[in-house]
Amino acid sequence: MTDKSELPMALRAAYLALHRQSDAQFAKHGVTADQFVLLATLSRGNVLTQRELARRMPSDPSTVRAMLVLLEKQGLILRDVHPSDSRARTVALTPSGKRKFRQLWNAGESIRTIMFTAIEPDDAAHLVRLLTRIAESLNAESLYEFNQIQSREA
Amino acid sequence: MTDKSELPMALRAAYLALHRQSDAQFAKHGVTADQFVLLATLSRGNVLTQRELARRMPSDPSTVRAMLVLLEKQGLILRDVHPSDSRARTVALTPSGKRKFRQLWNAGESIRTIMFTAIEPDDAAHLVRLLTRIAESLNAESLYEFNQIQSREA
DNA sequence: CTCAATTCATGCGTGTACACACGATATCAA
DNA sequence: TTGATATCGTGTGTACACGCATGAATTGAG
Repeated sequence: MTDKSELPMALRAAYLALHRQSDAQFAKHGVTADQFVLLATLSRGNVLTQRELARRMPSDPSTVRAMLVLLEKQGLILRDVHPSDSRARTVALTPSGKRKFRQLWNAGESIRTIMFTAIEPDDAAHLVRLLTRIAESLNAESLYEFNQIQSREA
Repeated sequence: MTDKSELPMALRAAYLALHRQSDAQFAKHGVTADQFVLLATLSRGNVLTQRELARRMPSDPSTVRAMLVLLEKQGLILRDVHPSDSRARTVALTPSGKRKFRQLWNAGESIRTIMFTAIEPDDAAHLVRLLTRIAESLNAESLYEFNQIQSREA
């Protein structure tokens, strides 16, 4: 039987390793690992509100805003007023941002390859499924009700 | 065939979800998710140098130092001079730190349970193995040589 | 139409992640 | 023993993660 805290720790270790390597790899191109995630999300979404962009990353809206300010300075993204909702702002890649993203995608290939070759081919899809399920369960509801149930049982 | 970027993204999403929920859960006890990791590592190691503590977490030594300063203010850990190496400092839990860690361990039970019930029992050990293998591969060597090989093949 | 509730972006504060440079000590070689 | 090299902790700087508060705009109920 494995220690019950191994899974959280292994998840943490794997993510931090990925993040470190990604940062090192993308630094040559002047962006960070998380900026790559943002650009990739934008690349799929075309034009999004800041809120929707944050939801898809997923990251906190205030975090995303700070990143957008930096990326806007580098000319990689552009923010505009929303056509129908004047509270919101739309975000999109500039042509320069699209070019940059293509470069970054290639630069990240080695990392994706390392991850895939570290496991059996069949395990990749399985792993994604498990991780997704865990993320959904953790996000599902706040732990409030869960704690209630546990304390009732105790 | 699944998109090759799904695995990194799923890993990121799962970790961030875990981190968010842990922070929320531990905040009631006045500590953060990462401080919990540090305390847990210390709890297993008894007395460690800052360097060794960082290696085991795993985290950057300068990050660990900042965390230790905060934890020392709260009286949860104590730093001393190393008996034989005057460059190093030893770190250990105070009695108060040990008590706090036991509380935190219980507070974190609901999160560990959520993660485990989200997947099949057999999958847990498998998942840990895959994550560990990925982390090791990413940490193994810098991507330098890997990039050389790839560019030679291109 | 009006007013309350919700949603959007912004801004601030704290903690973590890492790189990098620095000084002090340790270690090993000549 | 002296001198080059490596290691430990410290301190600084940038970026991310998030919570929370604020103000403006939208939405929905009456």
